[in-house]
Amino acid sequence: MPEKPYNPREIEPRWQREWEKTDVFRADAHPSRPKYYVLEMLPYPSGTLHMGHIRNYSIGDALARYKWMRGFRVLHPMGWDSFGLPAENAAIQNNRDPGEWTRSNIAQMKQQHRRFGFSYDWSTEISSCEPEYYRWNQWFFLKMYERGLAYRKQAQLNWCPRCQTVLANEQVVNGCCWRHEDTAVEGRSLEQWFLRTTDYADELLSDLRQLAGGWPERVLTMQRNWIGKSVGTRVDFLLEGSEEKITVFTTRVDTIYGSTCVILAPDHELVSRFGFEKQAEKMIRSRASSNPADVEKEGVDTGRYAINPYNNERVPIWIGNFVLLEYGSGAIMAVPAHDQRDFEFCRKYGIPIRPVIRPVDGPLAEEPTMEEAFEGYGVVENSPPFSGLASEEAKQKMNAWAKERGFGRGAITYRLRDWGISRQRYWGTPIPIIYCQQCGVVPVPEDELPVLLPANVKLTGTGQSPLRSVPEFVNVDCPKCGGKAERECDTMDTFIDSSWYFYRYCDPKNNRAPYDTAKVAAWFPIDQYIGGIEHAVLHLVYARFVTKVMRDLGLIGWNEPATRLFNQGMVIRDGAKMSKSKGNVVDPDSAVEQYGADTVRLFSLFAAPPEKDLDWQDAGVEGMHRFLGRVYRFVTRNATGNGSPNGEPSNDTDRALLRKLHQTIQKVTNDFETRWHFNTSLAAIMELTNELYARESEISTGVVQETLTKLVLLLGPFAPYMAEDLWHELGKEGTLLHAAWPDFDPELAKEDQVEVVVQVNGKLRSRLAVARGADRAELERLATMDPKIAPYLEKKTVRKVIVVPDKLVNVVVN
RNA sequence: GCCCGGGUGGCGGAACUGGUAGACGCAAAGGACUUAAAAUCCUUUGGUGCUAUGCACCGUGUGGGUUCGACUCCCACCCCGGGCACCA
Repeated sequence: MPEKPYNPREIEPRWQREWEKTDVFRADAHPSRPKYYVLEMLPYPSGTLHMGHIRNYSIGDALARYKWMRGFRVLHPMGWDSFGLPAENAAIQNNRDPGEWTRSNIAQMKQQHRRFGFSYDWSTEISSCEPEYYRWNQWFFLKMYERGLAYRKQAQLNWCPRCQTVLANEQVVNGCCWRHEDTAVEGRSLEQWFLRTTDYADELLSDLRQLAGGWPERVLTMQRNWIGKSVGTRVDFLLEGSEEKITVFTTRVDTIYGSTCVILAPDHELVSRFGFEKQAEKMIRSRASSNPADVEKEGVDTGRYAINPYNNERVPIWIGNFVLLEYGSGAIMAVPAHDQRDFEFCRKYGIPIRPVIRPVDGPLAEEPTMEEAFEGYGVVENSPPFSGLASEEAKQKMNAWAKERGFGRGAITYRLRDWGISRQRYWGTPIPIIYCQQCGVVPVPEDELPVLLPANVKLTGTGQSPLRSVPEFVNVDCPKCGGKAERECDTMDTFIDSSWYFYRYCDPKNNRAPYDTAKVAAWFPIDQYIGGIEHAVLHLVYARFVTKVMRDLGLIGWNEPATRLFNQGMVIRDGAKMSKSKGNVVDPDSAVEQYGADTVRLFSLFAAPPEKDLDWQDAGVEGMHRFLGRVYRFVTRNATGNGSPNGEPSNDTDRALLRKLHQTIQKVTNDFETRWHFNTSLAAIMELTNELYARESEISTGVVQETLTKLVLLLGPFAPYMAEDLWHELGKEGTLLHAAWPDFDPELAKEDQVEVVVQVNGKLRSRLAVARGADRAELERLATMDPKIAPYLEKKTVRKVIVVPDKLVNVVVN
């Protein structure tokens, strides 16, 4: 058949229309097959796709298509997040309706996705900014409220001056807002709604173990650090001259006999009672305005004393700027001899330093001369009745001792905080709560859900909850007593939406429940979740938490949402990462315009293994386009179009080509099943193409047809438009997606001639062409007889000959 | 400071279990086709040296070690990226 030029501009829209018409990506198309749920993380709510997304989706789509071809029924859904802040900012800056802005952005992003030909089942499409999604967010919130998992408190919170709203701890990155990397967050005291993530801290931590292997190690580590479990002891020091207690938390109770003072956080309640408010306020201010690690330790002596309950020793009470109220109990015992930080503090203020732990194989350090506090475990000294015990054992006994006498107990502390979900913004799910003058906090009755956002709200971006200014929204009758009441005016963090969207996908139209338990159970858990590392302690913590809560509500029957997680690397150009703040360094739309979606997708998979950062190079994209053109032209000019290949080899060239074909199938299949190093898969496909070009005139027609058919199948997951088009050029019926992935014959893939290298003392000296499977004696004989080897053996003794069949012979001489 | 990654040609990267370092692609050079250009196709391409179509030596951040053999394993160090960090 005549050669055709490769024209993605014609091919891609045509197949896009065809796929939409025939609904090829429907997840329920093959109910008898095993299930596979592949999901890419939702796009950032920025409104447009950047190359990083394209890479994310190209990986997911390649996998989904591969799984289809391996005979799975695949759920590969796509939906839309709330775009809370961008929508509202567009409203403030350009006087647009946030709803209208959001819908037009969704339309635009959907258009981009369709153009790229991703294999989504659009019948599962959801939008978290629609009333029905609000309803189930609110329903879920109320269920948590009923169980005490949602509560309200006044708290010092992180405030982003650019977003004009509070942020959760997870949303603060290096002291700055996660959206505005150059804007420092401020502290602000507000009354807020919280979800009790800390109730699940232990489970969130221990279940990481069951994710090991399926999730990247660094994500597990980050979550482990984030949860920050410390096992230790709470000890009550008595305030001298009163019945009051000061509780301290320590992980090293074995050092308590070396404690020479107690230090309170500046915001500890006793500080103001002792009359040190002014000094404390200064400390808090200076801490808030600079990087905590750089602030010098400062303290104030309160002049009061506490009693160490273990030895009844009287120790001074200080206030220290480095002690945090939120962690542990807001007060510490300082052990300067065995803690670097305490050492620094106590040396500065001349507080005694008293060693009580000695290294197992060394003496107890001498008191004031030591420059470095010994932080290790060792043997406890000067601590009657615990002297002579090893640290670990001492801890156990001292815990028990404290418990017996009622002044302390073993305790666990977490770094994780409860999730603050109130946002002083308009475009989000309203928190379904009413405040009644008589009844107090009253949840909105379930049958009145959803509480919807009022229209025509004047958005000013001043940091006040915009809903507060809408009297029709604020003023309601109390559902309990019918009296005057007001609605909660804050909206929910949009991370709530994304923490359960993967369940809603399984039952997107349900209007009686967030989802049907049986429908969700048919797809879950997510077999493969794919997304960027930036959500390691954000979305991925929230999603795990929400899954556990939903399990406890009886909605689902498992502990973790996703068994496998894959983090793709970032797309970089000239060292600039593509992110929400830097914008698009490479614009996907213009790249598609120029080269077509297949080329862009292929390059995003070829230039680096998917977990590594990818350096975008325009020249490289052109190379990819060249490769696709090469394949396209070769297939069209060699296709007989009769659709029935006869792959019987009739000469050595045929056999060599078939061998290469089977090697390629083996390589690509193996990459899909293990490491996803699609760059090497594509390299193998290129090698096969090069081989075809080199031998075009010598190969028999049947073998060419078979090779081309399988080559096109191999390209299916990577360049789906072109592969589909060639599939039909080869005379095939139906979509390639539903054709079977080609099998390889390991026997055919094996070379029958192998090159065996000959080394002398490990240095490469010669190569032998040998039939595969030659035995050791034969190889040794051939190697030592080799004319290139002979000179190296002259006047030497052969001490040993190492033979690796089909690989090498190493002759050891001296 | 602690915990993860990583360091290979001019560039992106390959080498999967210790067994031919540099696959594949880019860039570059030369050639074919063409009135010409683009496109396409073919060839060469880690470095140095030579008596040069081949051969020798060097070469995977640095220095040691294990081994017949090390990009790969062990020890020490340097550099780059990321995470955590007054967390008691």
